[in-house]
Amino acid sequence: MNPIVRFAPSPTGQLHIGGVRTALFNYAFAKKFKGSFLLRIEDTDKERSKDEYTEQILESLSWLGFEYDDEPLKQSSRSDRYKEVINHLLDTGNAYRCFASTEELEKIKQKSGSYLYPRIWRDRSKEEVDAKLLNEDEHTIRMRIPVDGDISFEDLVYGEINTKCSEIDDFIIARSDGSPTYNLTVVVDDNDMNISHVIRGEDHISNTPKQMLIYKALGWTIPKFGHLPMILGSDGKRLSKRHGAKGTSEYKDLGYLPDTLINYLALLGWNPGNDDEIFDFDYLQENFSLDKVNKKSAVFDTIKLEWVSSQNIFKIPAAKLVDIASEFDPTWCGEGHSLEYLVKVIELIKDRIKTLSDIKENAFYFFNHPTEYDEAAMKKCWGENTNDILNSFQEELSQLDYWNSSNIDELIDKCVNAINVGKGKLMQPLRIALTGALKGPSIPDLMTLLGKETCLIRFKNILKNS
RNA sequence: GGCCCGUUCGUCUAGUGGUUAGGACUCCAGGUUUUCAUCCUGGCAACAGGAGUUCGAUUCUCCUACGGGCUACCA
Repeated sequence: MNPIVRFAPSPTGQLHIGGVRTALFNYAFAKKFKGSFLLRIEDTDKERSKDEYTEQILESLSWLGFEYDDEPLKQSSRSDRYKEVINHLLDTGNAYRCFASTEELEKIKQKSGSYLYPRIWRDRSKEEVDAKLLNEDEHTIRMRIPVDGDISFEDLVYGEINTKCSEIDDFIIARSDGSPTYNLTVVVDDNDMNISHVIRGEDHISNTPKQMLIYKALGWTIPKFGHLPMILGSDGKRLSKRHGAKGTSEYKDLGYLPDTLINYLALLGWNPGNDDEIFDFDYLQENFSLDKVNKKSAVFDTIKLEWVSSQNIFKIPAAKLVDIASEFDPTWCGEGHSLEYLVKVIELIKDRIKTLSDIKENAFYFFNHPTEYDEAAMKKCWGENTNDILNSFQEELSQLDYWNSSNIDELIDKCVNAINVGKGKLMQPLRIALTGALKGPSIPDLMTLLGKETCLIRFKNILKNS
């Protein structure tokens, strides 16, 4: 049987990193076993849910490359269905109305010290309840949890998990305004969507027995459950805003590729069973398996993310990277340069780049004359005779007929030998003149690409200034 | 407080009843390079603690500690 899984974010914020990982494992699981991946928007919290977040989440998901097999299901459009199920639960005695107020319950709790609902409305007479109802008193609806027995399931990741019914609260399935709560909607939807495997965060482990009780009360088939370890911040606490960027769109803006995020996140709590660390979405989909998922929560490490990013970017052919860079930031290359030139620029800087946002900075001097010269570098490399050295080199250079890397290289050697100084005495100032700083690609390659005219202008500029 | 889950280098992880406990990131040293980056070589660095089972436990069991989750008219 082909599995049907779902990703069910609540639109109370943009898609966060933990959500991406949950979606990712669901997706990979579905693809691996030729199943379906569905989407559900859990917007029963009217206070915090916003349509703009739904839009953002959908956008992020599509940016990452997730395709869902059916229209996303919005919980807000299913009130009637929930009501129907709640009434059924009421009719069958599996749920009951509770007219206790929050304040009243709080008082009891303080007195008794017990965290469980005291079940004060669990066994009231029909007359009493009807009277309240007739009076239109506010009330919630609670599940009638069995007093004895226990409920257990085989978690696809964590193994057997056992819970005593006596530990489970008569939890609320409908609020006083009649709206259903999470534990109810999730069961109804998973059932109606024919979900076969519920793969979600570990924070839902203790919700699972509650939900199973609803399935049982309704006589529905219980799906398989698999819980995923949490992702933590560097301080070991659950990943949150405090730990810096957390939303998917922020990572996009930072210059990470979808594949990078997917690659890194996949490695958080899962491994392919070999030493492969850099792989794409397809690889994950072919090799994913829930039993290689860890039980231990993992710390999100930006440094390693950056490494994965640099590896991924390096893999991309230069011509394609030009497109990607332009889409990320059209201003990275100025205007009016040939595609051929851009490709060569990217080729020269590709291995010095961690994220897409590094490109512009690293490519600056390919499109502009240096606007300033690194002070420390000047101090370090600009000696008494540097102007003379540079002058004589530029004279030779202007005579050079065939402008290519090896000729320039030869000329540099020739020049250095003629005046009998170390190669660095020429190379370093050359680099400062051309780029404004002391790092970057090979000088001959750089000069070849920049062209004779540009190089001569830049030499003139720096000689004028020093 | 109660219940549940977890604990291998700083971080992500592999692994087995007997291993020099392996890899990756970071960091350090060396090589390559005019420089930076890449790359190559090497190095630092871990089985939370205590009992028990066993000829032998990092591996199995229990306890403790620590961390996380749930305990909402949030999801």
